[in-house]
Amino acid sequence: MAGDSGVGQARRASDRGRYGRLNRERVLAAALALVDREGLSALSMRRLGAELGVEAMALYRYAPSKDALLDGLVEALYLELEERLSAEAEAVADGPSWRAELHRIARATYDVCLAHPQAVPLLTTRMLAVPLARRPLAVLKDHERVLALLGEAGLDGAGAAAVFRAFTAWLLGYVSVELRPMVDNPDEQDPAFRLGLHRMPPQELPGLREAAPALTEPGGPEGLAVGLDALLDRFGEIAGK
Amino acid sequence: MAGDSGVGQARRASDRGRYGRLNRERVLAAALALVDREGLSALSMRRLGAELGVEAMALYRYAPSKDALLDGLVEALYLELEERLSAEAEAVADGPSWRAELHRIARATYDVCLAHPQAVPLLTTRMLAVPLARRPLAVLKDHERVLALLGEAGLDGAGAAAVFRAFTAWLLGYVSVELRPMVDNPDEQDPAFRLGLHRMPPQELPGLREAAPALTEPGGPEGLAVGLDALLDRFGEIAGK
DNA sequence: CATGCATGTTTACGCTGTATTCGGACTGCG
DNA sequence: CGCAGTCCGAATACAGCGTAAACATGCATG
Repeated sequence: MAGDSGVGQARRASDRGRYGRLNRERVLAAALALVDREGLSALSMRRLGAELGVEAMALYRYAPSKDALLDGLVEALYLELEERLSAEAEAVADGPSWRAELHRIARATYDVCLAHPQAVPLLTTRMLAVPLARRPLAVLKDHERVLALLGEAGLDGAGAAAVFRAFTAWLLGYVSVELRPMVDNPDEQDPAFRLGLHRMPPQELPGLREAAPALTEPGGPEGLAVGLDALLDRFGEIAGK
Repeated sequence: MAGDSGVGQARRASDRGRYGRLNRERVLAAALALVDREGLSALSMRRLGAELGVEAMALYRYAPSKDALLDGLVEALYLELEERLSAEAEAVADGPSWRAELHRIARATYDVCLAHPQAVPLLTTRMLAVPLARRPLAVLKDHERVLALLGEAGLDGAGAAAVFRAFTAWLLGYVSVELRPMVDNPDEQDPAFRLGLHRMPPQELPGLREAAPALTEPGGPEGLAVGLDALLDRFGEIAGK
């Protein structure tokens, strides 16, 4: 149709922004990519604008404030979680047990966080800072999913709430401690120097210095699963499952 | 000694800063007080300076950067923890069991966080972001204390590390989810409106809407203790206690 | 073709962290 | 008593931040 230079319709005011118009999804994706690449502190409106070939103020059409944009990042993480969860097989006969499902959710959350370690702090700062009802829809859907599973497990009311809190606390705590670098100087050969043990007062912290190498080993998804089972068992029996 | 207006020695260039000279402890105390009163986002160098009757740049004599000052806040929290721990009786015969001690530490940490809820995010962001060896001394001493108790429990190496990680993850996760406001509009009478349930899409989130009131009930220190026991039992037996 | 709306730009303001430079008071020594 | 050195805080300055407001432009529709 159109003349010669204008290609179709969706790409016209081209080479202003790369690949034409902005939209919320592209903004959030670019923001997440930037955070993944350079860390949370590299994310500024101007910088993100530049990344998208656009002025900073243009972003305000897609997020009313920077805080809202950070909440959008949380939402993006949970959308990715949802995607991973529904991408798997899942349809085993009439569905797996509630317990297996909770493990699947925990594991998928772990994987998402592993893919975006720099964004993990947003979960404990932004997500938990927002009152329940104001959390992004994708987050609420995740909560709903977990609660439904607890219902399947025969829990309701205060019991379900207690297990839900334990589930969330363990999951967020685990990824928070797991997915951060413990190493001081990764390029160093000597393990002690790599950990930066020479910075620690020697006689005051003997146990810590000894344990440091083991402490920096990650617990991996197995550790997450073990703790989750322990908590589900205990809180479940208290709630009178 | 001195004449009449100069009182002793430590207070001279008075009514510049209130009560004379600055020092690191006063700076950190004022910073923590400000955060407690108005939240983390209210903490800026200029503002903190004003709080102390001083220009912003004066603070750089006591913390090399704002990030370092935030790390100082983490240190202040752990110093307060240490204080609380040693303030208690503790000297019961030849000391309580390692398990009771871990509970005491967890509970005291909970209490400190309860006293400074606005500062809690610093634990998951700043503290965990720093490589082990670079954490404030007070934090490392806490780690040392926990590790020593795990040693008493007969754990070492990988086993102790696994339990240590579980302890930390649970503790930090628990206080993170517990000590944040879930309520949307605290002044509202109607519970549903106070929670802001009207913001949630009705048919998509039936379970969540139903569970919301229970979810906003805090788990309290009891919930912390229950989960801690569950984790200690499970990880302990895996580590071959 | 004219009109209205959506999108992105421009400009501007107050605030942030902090590098640098300076003055003035306290300390210890002769 | 006087002087030197040291430490502390003030002053100034700069780049970058989030964002309010007014404006330009191009698209789809009447």
